[in-house]
Amino acid sequence: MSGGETTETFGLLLHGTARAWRQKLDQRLKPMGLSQAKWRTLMHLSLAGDALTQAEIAARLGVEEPSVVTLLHRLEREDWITRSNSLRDRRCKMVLLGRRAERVITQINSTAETLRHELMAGIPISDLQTCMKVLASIRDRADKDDRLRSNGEGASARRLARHNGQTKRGDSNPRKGAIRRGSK
Amino acid sequence: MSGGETTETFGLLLHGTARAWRQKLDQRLKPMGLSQAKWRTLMHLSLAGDALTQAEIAARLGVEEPSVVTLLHRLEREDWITRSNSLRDRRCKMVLLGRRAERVITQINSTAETLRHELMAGIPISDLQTCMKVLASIRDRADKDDRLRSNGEGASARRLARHNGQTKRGDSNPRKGAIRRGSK
DNA sequence: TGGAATTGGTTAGCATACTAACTAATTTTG
DNA sequence: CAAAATTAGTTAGTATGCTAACCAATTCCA
Repeated sequence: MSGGETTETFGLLLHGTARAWRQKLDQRLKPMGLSQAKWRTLMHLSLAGDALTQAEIAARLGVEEPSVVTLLHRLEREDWITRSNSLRDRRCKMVLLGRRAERVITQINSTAETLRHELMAGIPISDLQTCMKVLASIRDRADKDDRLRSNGEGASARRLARHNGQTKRGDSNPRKGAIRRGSK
Repeated sequence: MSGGETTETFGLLLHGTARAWRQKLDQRLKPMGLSQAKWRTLMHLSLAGDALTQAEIAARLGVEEPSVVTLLHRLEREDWITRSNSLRDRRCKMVLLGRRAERVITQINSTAETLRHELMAGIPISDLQTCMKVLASIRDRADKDDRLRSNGEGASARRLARHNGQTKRGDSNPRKGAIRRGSK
């Protein structure tokens, strides 16, 4: 009502842009048998240069663990990755790139980079930097947990709340922590 | 390799921001029984102030028609909307807001607007405008069809390709057109 | 005007991601 | 050390979105 036109369509624009980008990349990766979700997983494995646990992958992708489970199932079924039990911690499964992935990972990265350049060509660097700064600050704010504001307690409040409950998680604060990234 | 840090994580940032925003809004709308996809549909119906066809809704939401079908099914099942056959064009179904929706639509909009303000508070207007300009230009570029570059033919090439085929669509260029928005 | 093309809607099948709830293993703590 | 809590992974069920393939109604045009 009072804000103005600037704020009116920001969310729409943000989501539309993200979707358009994702679809374009998917479309170009499809001939190689990959989608963006799959490519991003392989990319992070490649960047790590080492086997990762599923939880680590979830954290790097910024998604929840159950999403990673099915994603890795698909990747394994199609022979992009291998999963094996860790020797040190029997809870963990170590994920590593299969031969097939290693062979095409550079191609894939260059496809993504080409698209990046195409989409951002001609846009002044300083505008891009401003844009990234804005996005990062919005993301960090949206990532924050609402409950950690509005009372000065913070984490301790949560710890107390847990004390009267059962072992189950499920009121409204389960298994967070996968989705944190750069924000410290 | 040659670009620089600026382009390195733009895609990641873009998607992460969009996801964080969506999740935060979903979390706040949930107590009212709505998700963002549902809310956006109701919002567009409300903005239109009139019944819309499913194709119109798809266009406004920027999604494909089959996605709208199930979305509207869910909305109808939960009594947010009503669908009825058009009298003028028997192919069409007219969609309009149900009582339940009309009652809470303002609340919903204000929740979304509150979040918008929270997420963008303190960011200079000029930075926001720059950001939106950048996003819009990226989106428009990503929205463009690859095949319409690289030869001067454009749509006519498509029309010819169609001529030798059957009535079916399905090689790789089916039913586009729902997903266009402001870009003329 | 009558067949061809287009348009609106649907179904089927899949991909991606979520939350809730669970098991198994490890770490913390009283 | 043993109970309690945490962590890694999983399954079940749902939401959202996509493409391919279709039907029915309408519009185009030769």
